[in-house]
Formats: sequence, structure tokens, C-alpha cells
Amino acid sequence: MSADVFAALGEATRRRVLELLADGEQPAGALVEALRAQAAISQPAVSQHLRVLREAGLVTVRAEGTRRFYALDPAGLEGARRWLEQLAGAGDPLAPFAQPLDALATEVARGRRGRRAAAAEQAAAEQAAALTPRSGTPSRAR
Amino acid sequence: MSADVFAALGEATRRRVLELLADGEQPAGALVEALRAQAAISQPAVSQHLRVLREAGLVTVRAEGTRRFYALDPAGLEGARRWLEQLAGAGDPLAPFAQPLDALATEVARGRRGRRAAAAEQAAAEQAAALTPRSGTPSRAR
DNA sequence: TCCTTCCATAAGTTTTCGCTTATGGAAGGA
DNA sequence: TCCTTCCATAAGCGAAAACTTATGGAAGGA
Repeated sequence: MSADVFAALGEATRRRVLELLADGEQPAGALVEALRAQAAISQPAVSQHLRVLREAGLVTVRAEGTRRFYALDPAGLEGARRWLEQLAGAGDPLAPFAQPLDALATEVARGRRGRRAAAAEQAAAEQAAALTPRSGTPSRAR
Repeated sequence: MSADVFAALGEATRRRVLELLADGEQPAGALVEALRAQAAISQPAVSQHLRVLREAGLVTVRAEGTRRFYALDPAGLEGARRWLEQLAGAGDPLAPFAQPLDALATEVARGRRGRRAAAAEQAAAEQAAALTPRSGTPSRAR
């Protein structure tokens, strides 16, 4: 489970859905209406986007009667946030000092270059195939 | 300038390039080699990915002799980070307390629902067409 | 039970995207 | 000057993705 998070975020309409869900959970129908306020789109199209977001672990669904309530899934967002965070600060020489102190200790001992590699490894291990489909498969991603 | 950041991040190979650049700036050729260590890919393919990353504001280029050195662009990453941050915590009732204190004051005065809408507006205004191509164009995004 | 509402899935089409090979320009060394 | 290296762009192709219309199932009210 948990398909490619960033691929899901790569589409503008899906990001708009997430923004709408930031106001709290909403039934699928309400999302369709809200999206239609900005551009013409069919109900199945929205439903398909919701499926992608679901499979990426970015939203959760809850059935209530005939309606399906969608909500943001913090867990899914967290994965993307961490990957980004790991990358950020690479151009910023002061970045290491923004870390927790215990991490800083090993940082100093190891040197910057080493830390970067380790961070990449850790991230790859933690998030596994979720973010980089490549890890595990020696073949081409697409 | 600055095309869709998340669309650029949506591709696994491009994310891998960014990870490689986290170790510091590198000439295009080195990136090609590094990518080839994991999967077969042509030089033009990499060049095209680099172009996308460039146009998204995620990397910068610097020419030196016959080589072109690529590096992460913190500004581009920052945009993505902020969008994600704005979304995160929507399911988390304690999120408002993680804010700076002055922001917290208006938060309490306004109530959660109001803040969310305001935050969305602010983000939309700041990042403009960079993240959501939709803002500004009343027509379909695709 | 029948009808309506809500939403997912199926099928088919068009557009986008990532890749390839081919080519050329720019910089530097012999 | 000529040759080589480095890399971007052009053109074309196949696969994937996003959209459409059509359809059906599940839940609830009359």
C-alpha cells in the first residue's frame, strides 16, 4: 500500500482537493461542487483523483449512509514533508545546527558529506518504495 | 518563471537527481553516471529532467568551461515545503499551538475555521501560479 | 417496493510525458 | 585549425495519465 506520494501531489487538481480538505473532512459530492466552482470537471474524474489520493495514503475515507467523507491523512503528508526536509538545507551551511543536539554530535564527528549520505540511506530505508519506486527494483522506474 | 514544483517532484528520476545534488553541486555528466549506476538512461533524458527541475526553480546551473554544474535551489524547495506545512496539521487539533505566538493570538480570536481559509488564501497569493497553475486562469488547468 | 441520491467502476479517447536516436554548438587541448 | 568532450535541443514514438460518457450498486425516503 501507499503508492507514490509525490506523484499524487504532482497533479494540480489533486492538490486543490487537499487544500479543500484542509478545512475539514468533506463528502465527495461537496468536493465535486467546490472544484466545479473553478473549472468544469465531471464527477467520475474527481472520484478517480480521490482514488489516487487514497492509494497514496494522503486521504482517508469514512462512509456515512450514502455519503463518503474524505479527510486528510497526516501520515501520508508526513512522508513527503520528511523527504523534503532531508533535502532542504543542502545549500545552507548552517543547516546542521538546526538539528537536535544528539544528532549534532555525530554530525560533527562525521563531517557533512557523511551525514548527507546517511540521511539519504535512512530516508530510503524508512519510506521504502513509497516515495522512490526504484528502491528494491533494479529495473527502470517507469 | 518557476513552473509547477510538485509536478517536477512527481517523477522518481527527478527526485533521485535532487537526492544526488544533496551531496553538493555536480556537473551534468556526473549525474548521468550516477543515475546509470541504478538504471539504464540516456544523456538527453537526464538533460531533459534537468531542464524540468530548472524551470521549476528546484535547481540552479553554473557554467564552468565546458561543464554545467547543477545545484539544489533552496528557494524552490521552500515553496513546496511551505505548501505542505500549510496542509499538515489539518487533522491535528494541537497544530495551532505550534505557531509563533503572535500568530496564535489572532488564531484564538478568529477560530480555527477562519484561520484555515486565511492560510489558504495567503499561500495562494504568495506562491501564485508557481504551485497552482489554476490561480489566475479561470480555465481548466490541464 | 420503488425511486432517488451518492458515488465508484468500466470502457474508450485524447493529451501529456518520458524515452530514444540524431544532431549541433561551445569550450578546450593538441 | 582540427578534434574531442560536454551537454542541450529536435523529432518521433510508445506508454501512461487524465478526462469523458455510461452504468450499476448501496443506502435511504416515500
